[in-house]
Amino acid sequence: MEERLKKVEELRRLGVDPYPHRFEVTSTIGDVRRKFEKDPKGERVRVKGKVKRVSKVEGGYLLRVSEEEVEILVLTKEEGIRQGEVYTFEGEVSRIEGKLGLTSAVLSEGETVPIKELKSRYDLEPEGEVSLGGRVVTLRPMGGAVFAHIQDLTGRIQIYLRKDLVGEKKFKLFTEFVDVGDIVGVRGRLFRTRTGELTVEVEDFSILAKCLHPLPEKWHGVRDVEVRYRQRYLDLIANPESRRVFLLRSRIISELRRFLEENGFIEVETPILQPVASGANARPFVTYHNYLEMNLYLRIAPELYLKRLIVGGFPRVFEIGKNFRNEGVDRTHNPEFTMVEFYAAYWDYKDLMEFTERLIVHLLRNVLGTLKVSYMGREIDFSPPFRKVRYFDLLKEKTGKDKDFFLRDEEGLRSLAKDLGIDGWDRLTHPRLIDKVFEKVAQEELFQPTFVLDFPKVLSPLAKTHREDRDLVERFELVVAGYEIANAYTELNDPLEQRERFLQQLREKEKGDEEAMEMDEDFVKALEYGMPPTGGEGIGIDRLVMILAGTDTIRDVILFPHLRPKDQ
RNA sequence: GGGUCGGUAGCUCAGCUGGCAGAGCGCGGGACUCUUAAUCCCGGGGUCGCGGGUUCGAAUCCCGCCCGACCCA
Repeated sequence: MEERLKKVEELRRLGVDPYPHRFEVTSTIGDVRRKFEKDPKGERVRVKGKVKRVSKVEGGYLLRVSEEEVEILVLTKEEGIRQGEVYTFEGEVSRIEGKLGLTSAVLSEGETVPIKELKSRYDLEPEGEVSLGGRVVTLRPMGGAVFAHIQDLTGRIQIYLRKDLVGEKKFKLFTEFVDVGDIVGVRGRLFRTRTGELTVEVEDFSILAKCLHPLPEKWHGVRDVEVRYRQRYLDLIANPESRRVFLLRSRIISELRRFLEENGFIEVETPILQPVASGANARPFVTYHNYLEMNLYLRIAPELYLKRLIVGGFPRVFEIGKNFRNEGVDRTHNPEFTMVEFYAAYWDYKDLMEFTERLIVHLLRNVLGTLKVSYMGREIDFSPPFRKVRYFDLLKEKTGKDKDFFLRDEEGLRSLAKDLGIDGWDRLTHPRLIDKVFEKVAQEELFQPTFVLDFPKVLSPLAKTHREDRDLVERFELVVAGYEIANAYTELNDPLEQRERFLQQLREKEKGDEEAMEMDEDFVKALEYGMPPTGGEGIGIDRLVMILAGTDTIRDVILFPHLRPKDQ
């Protein structure tokens, strides 16, 4: 830090601004690479070469293999490969962090393709001048020349500075003042080095921002999860996996938005500060409005506002945004989380099931390009139709008890909950008990995408009574890998019944259910003006991203998750 | 809330039954105009999470607290 501050002062003395205002870039690094690097399509080939470096990586070894000075990367599980020896490998042509390589390679024998020829198939001969900005991530000074890599969000590219090309003065500026971590802009001609790497031969460069701290170690990145969450920027700089996850998240949300818009949904924004926190079973955060001299709540759900818009004549609406729930923080819960909620007039929950399948397929196809994803060592197959199972059929299968038992034998249920080891079996209200038992015995075991449908009415104060069974409502949850991904129902649009259901919730609250819903008179009034039959659904974005990104920690998919503040 | 594990150099980590605080990378100085985990020579670098205790002596043992991870409720 001190050394770097001294450099900043010295630069200023030399009349060089270490933090200039602007730099003209012609493209991103990723664009340049895509232009001259074709994507392999799963071809298997055999190559022979001298192993120049063996690096241990997750799941095997990464080798640098060279033949006539041209290099290729080889990812293999073979043990005992020694540096400096010649081997023949067979593997699938792929890109490893942008560079051409063979993956799942095995030792092999037989006819080989010269590495030079293989690379010429995929790595095109570059041409032209570029101007690029990026952060210096590696630095290899060699006397009269310097090799370095600069990185932006889209990738990494090598730059090459020669004293005789940039001139003595500029060269000195680079070698004496540029550190790993600095943001620089470079302009120059593209070429390939002897080993075949796409490189910018720098004709001119500028320091765009001095970095005052050393960067995390280049080989291991940032491992400490606390640093990764508290200083996410370091995580993003140092860990490509982290960049991948948040790019994936962004693409999921943008595809989601596109799909909804293509299907006639209008994006709206409803209040986050609400005088009544209702629409879900959760405890809210409370805040205070000075001018109005009243408490307001951070929304726990946008539902009741979105349905007011259906009343107002918007036939299809959606909102992507944060909800806030005042509950514990753990691997699957963050106090603020992102949901999409959408409502369609004249639909019921069956329409929603079909629509949900189409939506999920759209996301998977456009974001991952496949309907099968690997999660926690198992495969999830999103090919529709998803399995459908009725709520009480599932409970009966798991416990042997039927609907009447769960709905009418409170004491029997209580003792079942006790046997299952459910915390609070003696305190929970009857509806909560049903909910907990269901989560424990049924939900956790559903790994493949499954619609659980026809929920008990006592758990669903906003859903319309089932057309065939007065004990149930027309509601489903989509469960994947044990997580509730989506929750949807045919909306209750009878204002008298809605008021009665809210009153029932208030009675539950009196019995000690802190998460029971609040009465929202204003919403009931809206229903009194007439809401068409409507289907509505909420999808938890964070959990969906977790599954598609292959992580089981919500903090890995939220850029700035909440942690306890550290002292100091 | 309970249990287990962890917090040591900028980063990744080692440090046994208590005995001078260590390595790799990074950093500073030097050599090197196709290197890529560059290489070679030399050199600095620490509130061992915080507070207390035991001891001649504590990163190490004990107690409390803070932060985190995992498991359980």
